[in-house]
Amino acid sequence: MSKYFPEQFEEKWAQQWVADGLFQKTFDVEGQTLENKMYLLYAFAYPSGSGLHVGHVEPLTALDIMARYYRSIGKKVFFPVGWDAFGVPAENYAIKTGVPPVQTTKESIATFSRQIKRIGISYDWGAELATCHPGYYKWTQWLFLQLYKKGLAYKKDAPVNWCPSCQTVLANEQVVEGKCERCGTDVIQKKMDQWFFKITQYKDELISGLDQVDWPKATKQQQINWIGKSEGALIKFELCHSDPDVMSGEESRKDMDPSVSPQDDTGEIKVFTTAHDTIYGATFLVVAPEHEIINEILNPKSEILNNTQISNDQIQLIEQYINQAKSKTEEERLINKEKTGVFSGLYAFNPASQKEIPIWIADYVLAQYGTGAIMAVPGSDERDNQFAKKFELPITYVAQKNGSSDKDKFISFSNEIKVNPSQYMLINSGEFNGQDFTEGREGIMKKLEDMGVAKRETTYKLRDWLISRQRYWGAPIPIVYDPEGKAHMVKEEHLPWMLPTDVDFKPTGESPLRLSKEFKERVEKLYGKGWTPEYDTMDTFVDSSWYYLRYTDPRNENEFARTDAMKNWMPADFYMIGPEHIVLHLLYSRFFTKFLRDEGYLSVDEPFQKMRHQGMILGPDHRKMSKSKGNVINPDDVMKEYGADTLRLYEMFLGPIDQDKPWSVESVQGQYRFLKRAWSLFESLPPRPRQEVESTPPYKGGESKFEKALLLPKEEYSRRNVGDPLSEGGTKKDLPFEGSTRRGRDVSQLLHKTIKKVGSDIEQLKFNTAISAMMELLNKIEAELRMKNYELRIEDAKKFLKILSPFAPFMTEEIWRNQLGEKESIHTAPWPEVDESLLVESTITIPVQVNGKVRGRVVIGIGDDEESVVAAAMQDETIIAFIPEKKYKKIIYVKGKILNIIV
RNA sequence: GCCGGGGUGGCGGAAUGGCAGACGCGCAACACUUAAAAUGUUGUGAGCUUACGCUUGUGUGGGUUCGACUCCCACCCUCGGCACCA
Repeated sequence: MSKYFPEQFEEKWAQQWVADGLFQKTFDVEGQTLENKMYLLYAFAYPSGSGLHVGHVEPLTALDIMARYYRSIGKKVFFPVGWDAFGVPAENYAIKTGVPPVQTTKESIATFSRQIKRIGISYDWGAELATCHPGYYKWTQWLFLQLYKKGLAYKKDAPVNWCPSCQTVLANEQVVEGKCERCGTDVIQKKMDQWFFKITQYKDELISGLDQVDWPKATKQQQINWIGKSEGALIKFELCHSDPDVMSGEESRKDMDPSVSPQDDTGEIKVFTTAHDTIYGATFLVVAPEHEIINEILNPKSEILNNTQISNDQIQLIEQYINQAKSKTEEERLINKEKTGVFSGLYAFNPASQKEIPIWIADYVLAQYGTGAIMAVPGSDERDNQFAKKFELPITYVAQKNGSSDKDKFISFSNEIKVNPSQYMLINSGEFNGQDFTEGREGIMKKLEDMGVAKRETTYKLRDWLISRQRYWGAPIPIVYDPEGKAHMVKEEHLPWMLPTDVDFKPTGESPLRLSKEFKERVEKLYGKGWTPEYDTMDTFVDSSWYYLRYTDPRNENEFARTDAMKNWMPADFYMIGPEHIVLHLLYSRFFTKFLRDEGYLSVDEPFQKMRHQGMILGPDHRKMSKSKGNVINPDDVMKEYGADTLRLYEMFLGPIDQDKPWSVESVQGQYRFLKRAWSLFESLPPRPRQEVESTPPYKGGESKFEKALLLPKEEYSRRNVGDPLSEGGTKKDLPFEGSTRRGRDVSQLLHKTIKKVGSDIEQLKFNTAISAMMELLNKIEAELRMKNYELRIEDAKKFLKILSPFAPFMTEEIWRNQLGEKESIHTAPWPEVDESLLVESTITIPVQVNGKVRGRVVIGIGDDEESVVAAAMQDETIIAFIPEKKYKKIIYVKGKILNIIV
C-alpha cells in the first residue's frame, strides 16, 4: 500500500458501484407489503449548464451518508434521482444560440450525472427520471385532466406579468423587484385568459396538515402566513342619501337617534374587517378602484345615480382617478406610500354609530383581498389615519390603554390591542364604553349579528395557482378547442400530448407553440376541422410537484404509478430541500397529494414526513458565491487537489447542515490530513493474504515517528490474527500487561462510544459532530500506538473503517477490498454492533464545586453515595483550601454529575 | 410594520441546566531536512502571576437557581421571509 492518492482509486470505485447496481432497490415486489423502508429524497435538481456547485454537494452528501448508514442497519433504502428538466434557462439559451432545449438539457444532465457519480452519491440510477421525457409528462398531463374532471383546473381571465421588451409573459419568480430579470424592463400587468388549479379548495387542510409532519417550525409558519387565514367579520353598510351637513363635526352620543335609519336604500357595501370592535370609530368607507360599485357610479343609467346627486365634475374626477390607478403597476402602488383617493359622492350608514359616513375610492385598498372594501377607522388604524388627515375626514378614537389618555398614542395601540385586548378599553362606543376589548369584541359582534348587518367570516391570502405559461420548453396543456372555442380534454389515448419540435425560439409575444404547423394539423386530424390546440404550456412547478410519486414506479406505461408501490413507499421519510422552495413547491406538492388521496390513488395525507433545509455555502468572504464577486469555489477543483472524500468530509464538517456557512480554503486541509492519518493507520495492518509483507512499499515521504511505531515485526502479524492480545488469555509477553489491558480497554470503550455516537448523530443530521467523534477516536488510537504498548486489533480497525465509510466511501472501500482483501463492498457490510458492556464504567471523575466554582475533581466508584463522595472531596487539599475549617452550609450532589459545596 | 432564525476565541464551530471553547483551521515554538514542503510534538480566549495558580469571560441589562451559553423578562445588532392583507 502506498501513500494516500485518492485519484488512483476514486474514479474506479464510482464506476464499479454503478456497474454492480449496488444501490438499486431490488426489494420492491409487486403485491407485497414493504416494511422497514426508508425513502430519502433530495430536491429535484434543475440541470443547469454550469454543472454541480459546492452548494449541491452538501445536501447530496448528507443524504448519501444517511442512505449508506440506513442500508447498513438493515433499512430498505430508496434514494432515487431525477431532473426537473423543463424550464426557462434552457429556452433562453435556445433564443440566444438557436440550440434546441432538448439538446442542451441532455448535455447538462450528462454533466450532472457524471459529477454526482464522481462524488459517490449512492443514487438508485435505475429509477432516474426527467420531466421533459414524454414518458414522464404523459402523466403530468394525465394529472391535469384528473383535476379538470373534478373542476379543479379551470380557465379565467387574469392579470399576468408581462415584459414589454422581451415580448413575453414572465413567471412570478422571473420578476425581481418589479423588473424583468433578463432585461431589467419594468414588468406590467396584462389581462389574459389563463388556466388555474384550484389549490384554495384545500386551504384549511393545507394549514391543519402541517401538524402531522416533522418540518422546521419556521417553514410551517411561512406556509401558514402565505395561506394567510384571518378571522373577522363581514359587515354590511347600507348606502344612503348624501347629506354632507350631517357629517360636520363630531356629534356627541346624546345626539344619536336610533330611529334615524336610512330611508332611501339604494344598495349596500360589504366590508371585511378583523377589527369589528372598532366599528364605532369607522368614520368613512374606502373601496378599491376596481370595486364593482364604481361601475354603478359611472353608469349613467344606474339606480344609484338616480338616487343621489353626484355632480358631473365629481364623476369626472372619479374617472380620472380610476384611469390613473389602472395604469399604475402593482409595484408603483406599493412604492408610493403617499395616500391618494377621491370621494365617490356616496354615503353609507354606520350601523353601530348610526351616522352617515362618506365613501371614498383609494388604491391603498386592495381589490383582491376581502371584499375590496374597508371600513376606515382612522382612530386606530395607521393607514386610515394618514388618509383621514390628508383629506380632512373626521377621526373618532375608540381605544384607550388602561390608565392612559394620550390621544396621539391611540393609533400605535392598534397592533397591541390584538395581542393584549384586556389591557385596552373601549371609548366613544356607545353602550360598550368602559369594556375591555376581550369583552367588547364579542359584545359588538353579537350586537351586529342581532341587527342582521354582520356575520363572522374568514378570508385567505392564498390564490389559485396560475399554471399557464406562454413558453415553449414545458409540458403542453392537454386541452383542445372546438370551432366555437369551447375547451375539451385531449383524449387519454392521445397522451403523451407531444411537445412539437417545429417551432422558432424567437420571442414574439405569442405562445411559441402557435408557430408549430404540426401541432395545428395534429389537432385537426384527431379532433376535426376548425379545432385548435391550447398553445400554452404548464408551469414547471406542475412537473416538479409530483415526481416523488413517479419515483415509486418510474417506468410504468399504464399508470401514473402502481397504487401498491405508492402505498409502500409514501410518504417520503426524509426530504432535504433548499429554503427557497418553502412556499411554492412544497405547497403545490401537498395540494397534489391531497387531491390524489381524495381520488383514491394515495393513502397518505402528506407527502413528506420529515423535511429539513440545507444552509447555503457562502464564499470565503462570507458573502453569497457569485461569479461577479469572484468568490466561487468549484467542487471539481477541490476534488482534483484532495479527492472526493475530502470534499465530502469537509462540507459535512463545516457546521450544522441547516445553517449558512462560509467556505474556508485552508480548513479543507484538516479533513485531508484526517483521511491521510486514517489511511496510514491501515498501512501497518496485515496486507492481503497473497501479498508479502516485505512488498509493502515504504512511505514516500520517509518514516515519521508515528510510522516507526506502527511498523511491527513480521511475526506480529500472524500472532494478531490468532489470539486476542487484549483479553486476559491473550499473548502478552512483549507487552506490559497492565498497560496493554487498560489502554486496550480504553480504546475499545472509545471505539464503541464512537460507533454509538456516529449512528445517532447521523440519525439526527449532526454530521459535523459525528466527524469530530471519529477524529477523537483516531487521535486516541494514534496516541496509544505511540506509547508502543498498545496494538490495534484488526476487528476494531474494521469497525472504525465501517463507521467512516458513509462519509468517505472511496477510501474506506479501497482499504477494505485492497488492503484487507474483503470480497464484498464495505457498503454492503453491516453497521458494527455496540458492545454496551464496554460502555459501563466502574469509576468516574466528577467535578467538585465550592460556591458554584470548580475547585477540583474526585474519582469515585459508580455506585458511591453522597456521603462517600463528600468524604472524598474533603480529602482533596486543593478543594479544602476553599472551605474554611472544613465547615459548609449545604451540599448539592447530582448523582454521577457534580458536587457543589456551599460554604 | 408583521413572522421566523441567529449573536460563544483570530476563523468554522462544540456544549440544551452541571468542568464553556470538543473537533478542525490559523498562529507560535520545537523535531525531522542542506533548505523548503510534507509530517510529527507541545502550546494557544483575555488579564494578572517567576511559578502553584487567581480573576474574568458565551450581544446588553435585569431575573429564577446551589449552579445559566442553556430557562424567564426587557432591549440592541444581524440574517431570511412577508408586507397599504384592513
